[in-house]
Amino acid sequence: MVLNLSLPGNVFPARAFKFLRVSSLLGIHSNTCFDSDHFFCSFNPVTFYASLIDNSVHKSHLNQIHAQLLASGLQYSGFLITKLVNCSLNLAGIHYARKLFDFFPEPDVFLWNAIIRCYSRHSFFNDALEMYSRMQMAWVSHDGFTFPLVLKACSALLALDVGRGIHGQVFRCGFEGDVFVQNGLVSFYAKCGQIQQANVVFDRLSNKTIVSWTSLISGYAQNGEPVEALRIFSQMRKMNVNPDWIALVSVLKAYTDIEDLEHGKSIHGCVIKMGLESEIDLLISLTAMYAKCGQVKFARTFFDQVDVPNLILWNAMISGYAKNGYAEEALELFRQMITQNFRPDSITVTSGILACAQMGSLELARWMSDYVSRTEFSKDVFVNSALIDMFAKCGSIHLARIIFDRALDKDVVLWSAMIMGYGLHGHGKESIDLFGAMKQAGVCPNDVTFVGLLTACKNSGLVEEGWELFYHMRDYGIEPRHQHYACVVDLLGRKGYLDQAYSFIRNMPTQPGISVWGALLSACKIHRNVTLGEYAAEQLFSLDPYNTGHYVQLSNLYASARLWDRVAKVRVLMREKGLNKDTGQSVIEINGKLQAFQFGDKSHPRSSEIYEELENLERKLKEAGFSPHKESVLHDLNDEEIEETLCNHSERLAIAYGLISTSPGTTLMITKNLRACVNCHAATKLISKLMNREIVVRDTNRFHHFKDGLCSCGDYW
DNA sequence: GTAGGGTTAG
Repeated sequence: MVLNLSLPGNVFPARAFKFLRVSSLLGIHSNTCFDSDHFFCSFNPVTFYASLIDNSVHKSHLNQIHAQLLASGLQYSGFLITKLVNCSLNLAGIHYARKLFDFFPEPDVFLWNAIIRCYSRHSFFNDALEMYSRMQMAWVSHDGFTFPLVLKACSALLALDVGRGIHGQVFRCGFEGDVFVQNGLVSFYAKCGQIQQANVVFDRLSNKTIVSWTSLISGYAQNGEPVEALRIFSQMRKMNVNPDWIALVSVLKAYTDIEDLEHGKSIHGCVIKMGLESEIDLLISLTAMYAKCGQVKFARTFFDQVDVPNLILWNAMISGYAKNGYAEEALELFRQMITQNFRPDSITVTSGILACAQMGSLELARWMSDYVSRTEFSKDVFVNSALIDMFAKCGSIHLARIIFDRALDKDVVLWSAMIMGYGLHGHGKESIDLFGAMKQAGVCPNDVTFVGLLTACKNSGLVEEGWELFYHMRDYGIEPRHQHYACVVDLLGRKGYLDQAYSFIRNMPTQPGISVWGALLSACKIHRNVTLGEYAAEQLFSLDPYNTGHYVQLSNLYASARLWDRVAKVRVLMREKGLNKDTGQSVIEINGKLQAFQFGDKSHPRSSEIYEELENLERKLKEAGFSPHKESVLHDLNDEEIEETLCNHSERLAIAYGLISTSPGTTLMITKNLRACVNCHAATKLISKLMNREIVVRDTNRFHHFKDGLCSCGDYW
């Protein structure tokens, strides 16, 4: 402030001094140049302090201003106190605002609104509602500003009943025509999943604004109905309502959810046309959209455009990487964020944990878990569910259980993660027992809980239990989905009940999908049922023509039945479609370092030692009377085909490397990208006994714990 | 002084 102030000793000297002191204290910036005489003659303290508050640069100045108010006897100016309350920005600010409020004798509606807004803005929604009910008890009647604030709190808390009550008040108080209030109602109902009701309010609105439309669109988008959201959007366009940037954000989310890259790109075009491409919030949406649709590298270009990414942008990129299998990139970014001293939130941490789970490294999993235990996230139910899943997928069901037992807040997702974890490791009984405990605890199962249970049953060969659970689903009002049907087919098929599995498929109320036919084909391979297997394969080829796995399965089925000409035909078919078999790969973790091996791999520096150990192993196996299941390989096949049909030697290489790189007795942890084959499975069992080692193998479906010549899967996989 | 958005787990 530039003061042209030659202090006139005769005019309000005390105020003049105060003015000087306060303004210099606060470093006020103002373009106003005061003429001293004029200023002091027309001095209005309320206007003066109001301008002081508005122009206050640092929020800490507010305390000082309040002190001045007290000194000037202005502490009862509702106008000024309301202004102060509105300025509270952080947690300390809220406490301070509340003190100001409590100190004020009879707050008017403006001050009540201010304190409610203050709580609502900082996500203290319960406090916001509490203040609203106290406002009513104080007989202060609400105005048009009160309702949107309170409705926002109800939306955030999903407090449906409270919100309905407020809707009643809105009606009684004649705010039917207030577009702000009505938009608040649309948004409230939509967020609470009451889409019908949101529609009713929306339809009654005489002048719908872009906010009204966006409230409804985002309501559908957030409630898992992206298609409906997009329908409303196109309706809006037909009415010639132009979207603004928030509307585009909602529409991008909808396209992201249905992974419709093409239409997502067209919205990107709109963004560019409207000149909004450097808007940070749209960059976040575009990052998320391209990342979720698999265009991770392109998504990264948006992320890189922002010099200082905010938390949500970090999260969008990290979770985008993690979800698409770019675990290393996700963790790299996570580490980068931490080293830059940027505080992650539970969403970031959850995505990081997901990445660790994909890496399959127990060492890394331990690092992540240690990190979490040092933070407040160790109480977060999302984080704990992810940790349980991570430890289960990294081979330690024991550590998963420790997290589970420690978690105070156990919701259905957390229970399901543990149930699924047991299932993956073939602990079917533990899985079912845990389900009992979950019911005891009063937690209601959902569809995913049953996927976990059925997975557990199929991995442990518990046919009757699985069957019974499948029929119990409906008792909980859960309609079986494809995954459940596929589990049952797997359950029956693996035990050799192929006819029952097939008739089960025929009686399904919905069209059987890829996973169902896949389960049948795989069962046919195990039990060498060529006719049914061919039928299942046909269905698969028409539903999912470019998936290599199905062709390999059929080829393996033919090979197991020694139908070499048909094996060759499948080869031709694959070549025609330009498909290559996925290369088998086994990864072993030694001292926290992951080492990958492929069939016939000689790239490792210790390759000669590894092959020496391999020969040593083969000799010991032979001495122990192990005969490879070679009868199905025989003639006609080249080396590659032998590998594919019978055994993927990468697993054996990883074991050999593990044996020479660790001290006796150390458990070996191996992850494969294909299913365990019969031959390797039998060999690994025996190796565990001969070498006195525990060997844990994670294949694409489950875990095998080999110990003393036996496997935890009981030879069901 | 009021309303709409983007990022997480099984």
